[in-house]
Amino acid sequence: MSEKLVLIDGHSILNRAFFGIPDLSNSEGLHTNAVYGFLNILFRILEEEQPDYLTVAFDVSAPTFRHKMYADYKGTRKPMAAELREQVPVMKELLQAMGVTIVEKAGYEADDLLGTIAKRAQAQGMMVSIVSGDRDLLQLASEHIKIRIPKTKKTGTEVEDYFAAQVTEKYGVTPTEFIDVKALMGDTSDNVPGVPGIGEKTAVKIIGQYGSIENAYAHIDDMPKSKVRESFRENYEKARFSKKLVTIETDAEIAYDVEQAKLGNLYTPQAYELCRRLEFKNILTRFQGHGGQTEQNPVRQYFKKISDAAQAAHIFETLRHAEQCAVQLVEEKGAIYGMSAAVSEKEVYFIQVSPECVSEKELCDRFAQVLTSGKRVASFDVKHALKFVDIPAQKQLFDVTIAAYLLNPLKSEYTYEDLAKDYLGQMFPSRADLIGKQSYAAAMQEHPQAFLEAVCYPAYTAFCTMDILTRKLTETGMQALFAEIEMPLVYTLSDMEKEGIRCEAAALEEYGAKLLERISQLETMIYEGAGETFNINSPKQLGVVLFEKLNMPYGKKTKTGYSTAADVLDKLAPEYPLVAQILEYRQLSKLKSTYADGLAAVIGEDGRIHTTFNQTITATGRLSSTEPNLQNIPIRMELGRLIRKVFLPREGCVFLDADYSQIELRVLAHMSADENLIQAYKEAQDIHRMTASQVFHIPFAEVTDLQRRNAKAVNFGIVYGISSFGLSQDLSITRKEAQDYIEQYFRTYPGVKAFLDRMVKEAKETGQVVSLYGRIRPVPELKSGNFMQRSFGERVAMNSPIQGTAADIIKIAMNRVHDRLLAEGLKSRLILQVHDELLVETFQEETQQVSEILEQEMHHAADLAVALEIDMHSGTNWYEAK
DNA sequence: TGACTCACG
DNA sequence: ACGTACGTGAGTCAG
Repeated sequence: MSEKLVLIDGHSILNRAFFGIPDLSNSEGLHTNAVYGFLNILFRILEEEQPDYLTVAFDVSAPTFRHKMYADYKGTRKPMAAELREQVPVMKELLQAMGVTIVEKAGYEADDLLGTIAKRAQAQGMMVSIVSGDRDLLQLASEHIKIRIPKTKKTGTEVEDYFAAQVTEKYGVTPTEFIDVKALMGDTSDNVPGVPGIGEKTAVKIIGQYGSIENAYAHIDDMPKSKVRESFRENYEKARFSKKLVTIETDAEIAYDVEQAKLGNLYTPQAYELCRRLEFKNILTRFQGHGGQTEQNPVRQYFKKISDAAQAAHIFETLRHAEQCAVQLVEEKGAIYGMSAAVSEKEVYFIQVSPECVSEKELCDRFAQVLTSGKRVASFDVKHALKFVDIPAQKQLFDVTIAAYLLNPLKSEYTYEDLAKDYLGQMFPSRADLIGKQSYAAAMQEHPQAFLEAVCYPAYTAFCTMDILTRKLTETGMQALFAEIEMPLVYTLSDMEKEGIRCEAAALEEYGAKLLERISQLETMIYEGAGETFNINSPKQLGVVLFEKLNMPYGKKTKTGYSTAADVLDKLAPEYPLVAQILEYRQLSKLKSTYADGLAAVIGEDGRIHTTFNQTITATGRLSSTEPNLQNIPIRMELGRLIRKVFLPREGCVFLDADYSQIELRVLAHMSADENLIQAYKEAQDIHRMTASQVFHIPFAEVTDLQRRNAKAVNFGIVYGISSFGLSQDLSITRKEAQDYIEQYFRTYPGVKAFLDRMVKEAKETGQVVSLYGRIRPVPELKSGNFMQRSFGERVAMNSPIQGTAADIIKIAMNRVHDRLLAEGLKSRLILQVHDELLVETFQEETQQVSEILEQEMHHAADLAVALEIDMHSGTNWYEAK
């Protein structure tokens, strides 16, 4: 078998990776996405090809001969983005560290070097693969030279392969002819002029027939008379010149010995060190599998497993005396395996539940003792641990997850390895790195050392980050938010989750059966109307039926086909009964699958549903609710709303439901300090009507319903970060009309306009906006070069302080309501929060007292320029209470 | 797994 | 000219 050489077009692949991979940077602030992407492509190619030799070619920064020719001809290429430029030397350094041969030479482009080396290697009887993102290289394809073009797709990288035959197949010309085709077409991005009026089709046709530009010109009079022919005649020299630009040199004068490019072990200690600095964790794990340097993190030497009772007693004693510590309950799916504890940076223990050491019961008691000891104790996800111990709120507990969330609410997770990277500058192996997908139970048996690390890193990280996080919270002005709102909320939420909400399974089933009956009817009718059976739940199939088979006018298109979203179908429904049926079908199947079936599946043995409130998910400071989501139970449509009848208070109780009246608009009035808006709230019950009156200059009593509706939409729009397009969509009016509304609104409430402008300005200057209680929302989108991203950033800057402040306020109210119910010895309990609404399961005899608590605590949660008002209802189920 | 759709504030 | 309202979570389809 012949030997194989892989050649890589360095800049081209780096460039592809840079644009194909979202922005990454290490803790030094160095951008790393292009290098990371390059490595992934490199490893993939090496695995596929198993080559004997490897070489990477780069352009040198000085203008090359061919560069210069077109630089003179027509300006220069765009300069490389700084974020990419800084990665080029890093890439080269890394390749050198891996022992990969790099070629570059002044006066030549990488293309020329690749072409030259490829031809030489081919002459020596080798197989060559050239990896590049640049299609110009297709001219080099032959039977022994394969051009590989990686494409970064949503599902990973795919590589297109071209030997000479595939070039001919795809482009209809041979690789050599491909040069002439390119020359005729021209390429604006590369400043290749080409012949005006000739595009890809014409170029292929001409070269397919005549073989080359020169031969075609020789037979130009045989060509049919046309504009194209005359353009060709006039621009022949341009075409010849273009050909020179496009032609890759294959006899560059370079000293290259393929033997020096012999592929050795890439996984060198130097490369490992560099990858560690770049913080490429996935890449580092490759080093282990390849006999490379697998230097273990030195921290692990401080981890110790405790497996007998005497030792355990000693550790508990140490914990008792420690000034501060970090503990972590080691639990999975309800089974408790032990706890890890850090008492200093060099003492981290895992105390295992076992007959020889401690029982589950004793361990939980000890764990609770540490939490209630009064000393500073750090831990990840305290709320989760509270599921296993029953302790009152602890002021001094420090949840590092929540601290990290406040410092950067945009992250998707706050694992120990994330925190170690962000706040300690250390790269720790993740749980998956250590024990893969194994359960704790399995890992404990099969990989005890890896298991020990997996359970000790969290305690270690919590211990080491707590002071740093505390300092940062103080520096960013979020200490009070953390200590007085978020940490107390941990206990409030924990109690709410434990309490749950009663849900009647039988009633739910009945509701589902009723839906199913109608769904079946609709299904039959839809198949009949469509003239075929198909999957109505598939937007793709539905789109084909509606817009191709039945030729309905389609409104929007999505990336993958026709949009069948409700707003599109709504427009068609009056004319086509079939569409109306589909809309109803959609609505009902949503109710059935998500609510009827979905909720039934999560009713606990106690007949109650226990949601999880996530405190570290949203970018704005709101909560979210999962498994199930109890914050999106239907209410807007009557049929959906009926489902609330299956949520019942326990025996002897009623529901008391209180919600803030337009809290975000009131927050806006306060934060903007707009006198007219504040005045409007003081004077009128109905703020939307008042807005209409002021904005449209109409006496309050004469505002029509339509005007009120429009004003309401504008009020919403303002809170969302208004855009005329968005408003026009919402109201089905033109952009111009929407623009007029907005301008009139801003004339009426100039303080609001000034406030929104100020938020955007502040965000641009500081990179973030801040809520009334100091909650930070970074807005990195404002730095984007993309118009759409930037516009999004502006809307976020306008919305987040408002939504965030509203979130702060209701969190304050929740804590106070929760605490007062306990303090006053009541049995009633706060059980749900839905952003601006609180639901209390209220014992009948406590109704009066609880309603006063809700009223007072929600009302006084914040002292704003505009009073916070609430609406409260009681009922024997959630339907009635809203 | 991502795209689409739709439920809520 | 670009193509959007802000913030979520869940079910379904299709590759």
